Amino acid sequence: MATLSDVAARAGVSISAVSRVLSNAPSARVSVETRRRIQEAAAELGYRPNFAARALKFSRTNVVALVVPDLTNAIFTELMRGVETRAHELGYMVLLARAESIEPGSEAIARLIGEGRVDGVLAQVGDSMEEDDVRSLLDGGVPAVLVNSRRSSHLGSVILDDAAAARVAVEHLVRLGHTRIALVNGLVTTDSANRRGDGYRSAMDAAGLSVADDLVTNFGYEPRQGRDAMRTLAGLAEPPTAIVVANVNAAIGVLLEARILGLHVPEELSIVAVHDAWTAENTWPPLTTVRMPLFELGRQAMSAMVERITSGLVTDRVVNDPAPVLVVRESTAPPHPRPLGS
Amino acid sequence: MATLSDVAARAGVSISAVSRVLSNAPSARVSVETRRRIQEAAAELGYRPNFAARALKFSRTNVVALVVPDLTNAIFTELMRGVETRAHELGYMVLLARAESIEPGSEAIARLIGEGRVDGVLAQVGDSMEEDDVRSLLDGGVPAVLVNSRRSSHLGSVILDDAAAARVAVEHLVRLGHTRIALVNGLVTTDSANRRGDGYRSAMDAAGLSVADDLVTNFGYEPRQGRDAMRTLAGLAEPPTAIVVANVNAAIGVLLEARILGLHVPEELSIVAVHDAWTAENTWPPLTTVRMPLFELGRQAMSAMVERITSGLVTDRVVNDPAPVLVVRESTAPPHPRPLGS
DNA sequence: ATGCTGTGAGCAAACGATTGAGCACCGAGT
DNA sequence: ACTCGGTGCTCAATCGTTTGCTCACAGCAT
Repeated sequence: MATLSDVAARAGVSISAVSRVLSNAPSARVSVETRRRIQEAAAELGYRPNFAARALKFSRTNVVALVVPDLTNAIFTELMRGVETRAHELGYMVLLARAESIEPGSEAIARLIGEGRVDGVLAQVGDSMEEDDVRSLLDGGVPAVLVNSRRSSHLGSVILDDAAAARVAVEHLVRLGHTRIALVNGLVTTDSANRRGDGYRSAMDAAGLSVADDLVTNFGYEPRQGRDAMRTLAGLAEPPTAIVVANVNAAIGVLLEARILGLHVPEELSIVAVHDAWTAENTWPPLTTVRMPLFELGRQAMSAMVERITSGLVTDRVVNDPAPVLVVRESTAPPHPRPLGS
Repeated sequence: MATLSDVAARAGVSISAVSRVLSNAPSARVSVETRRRIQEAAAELGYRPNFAARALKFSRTNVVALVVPDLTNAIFTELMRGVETRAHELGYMVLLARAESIEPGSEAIARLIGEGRVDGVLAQVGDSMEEDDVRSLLDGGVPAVLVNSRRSSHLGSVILDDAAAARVAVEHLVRLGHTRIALVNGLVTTDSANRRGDGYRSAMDAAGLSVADDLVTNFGYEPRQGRDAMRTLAGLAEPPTAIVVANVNAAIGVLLEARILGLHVPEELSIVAVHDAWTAENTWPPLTTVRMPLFELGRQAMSAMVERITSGLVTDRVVNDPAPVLVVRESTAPPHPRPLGS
């Protein structure tokens, strides 16, 4: 790897001249001829500025960490694409960190943040992360922006309009004629679950429908937890005819368990999932979903991060521009005349 | 962030003394008392060596890039877990790079490698990556190890026993009594597809079964391509009664298309997928698969990488230890007496 | 006293890039 | 002739660590 001094030697000038020319420094008073020689030499040698040297000089790496609970989650693809797109535009790189690999005693967090490897942390903290680890992420000395997971104690977040998404889902089911509509939600401790719960309740209210407590479950966002929720709901004295599932992965579990229980979707049970992902069109039946602007969420999160790094501005934003939109597939239908389970 | 000189000032000694003590240098001739003072000061200040400074000094970052075609692929989770586990043991960090984000004109590759951000590249190159970009990855000046995707031109790879996996799948179907067994494979240009094809053919031979050319498709590993394959196979004059799908994602597409065509799985059509993943148990019916040692693949790949970085040893390995094992779920059964489609 | 050895520690150069300050030269103005 | 203001470039310090070398001093033998 060629260094500045290699280029300087080849062009017959000093290191500083090369540095100024190659970085387009406004203070560079260099003749056209010299400039040409330098650029030629740099090109011939394939010069690239050394990352470590710059990082040392500026105390900035132009790298931000993106912490997500679990990479397999199809939902994160869009989020990551958004983050990376914006990062690229702004000259940043993204260091992807799985929350799982961070957990044990936050030693990994210390390495990430304490050694100055990243300029900031974008964190999508899920159910599974230890509170202590979350705190050391947020208080670790570098700017942290929470992605769709606020906490009261921490400023700097970018979230989706989850309430609106839940509302869209409920309204769709109401239009189809459902009245007993359940919500399969995430843990009550998570912010996003609360917001989706609020949206669900407000839409039910608006439709003049009552919400029995047992129509809302809070097992979590994973397939297995979706199955648990489905089993619980099917066991009710008056089971629902339709379900809003707060997450597409949980919905896959709901679908599987419904099938095992012999419930036909959508004839006997309608299902709408919040978030769209490739898995949603490969289930049977293909899932009706509410698509959320995850790409835009990622973009905005990255923008907020860089704004914070460069100007110190801390903001809380709600991404609402491509509004939540219903994607009708085949998991929803008007309610069956005969109550479920009879 | 505290620096060496902060610690030195607090302990009342020179920077070099601190450096030697904190890095346990054998050449450190320092009294017990001074040593204690230094360690105390370091602890009080929460000293962590600066990443950039070390990287500059050693020309080593202790970071390796892991390039995968697509992060959502459930298969990569295990691979990544293996890579990360071993990396952690060896004091390395993993920089995850999606192949998609690398593609455009290899500018991203140049940034990754050319600027000295990583000491090596672990690459799982899929179908979708441009040949030029692959080359600049491999010839970029840092050690590269290919993960389950060899090329003749490049030394240094770690692969799975894909032939054995295909064999296990075929043998299962043969035991059930199937004779018309198809293979839904990846692109013929990929190494892994060839190895799976070989395993399939050798197992068919061993069972005394002939392989009609049209029983093997080569559309690719994604769900959509699995659907294409299923449609093609169903359209044959003599359709298969069982299918080995070379990848679990493609199998999801196969399953979906079979359902759309009205083919009952497993009554009319048996399906076995190579690779196990969480998605496999959430399909309907749950997929019978051949589980491969992906975690171990990741571990070994990382080991090979570090060996290469530190001792320059270039190896080609086959990971075979947890041998491919059949996971029987509900997508396979004995052949239906009535030929499919009649 | 002088020389020698061992111990405990500091000095200073290097890694590669950036940048304020300084130096040499040239034509022009007085 | 002498200064002045540009122009074109170089010097050298700096970021935080590492590490070969040097240095001061004590204890001991001559």
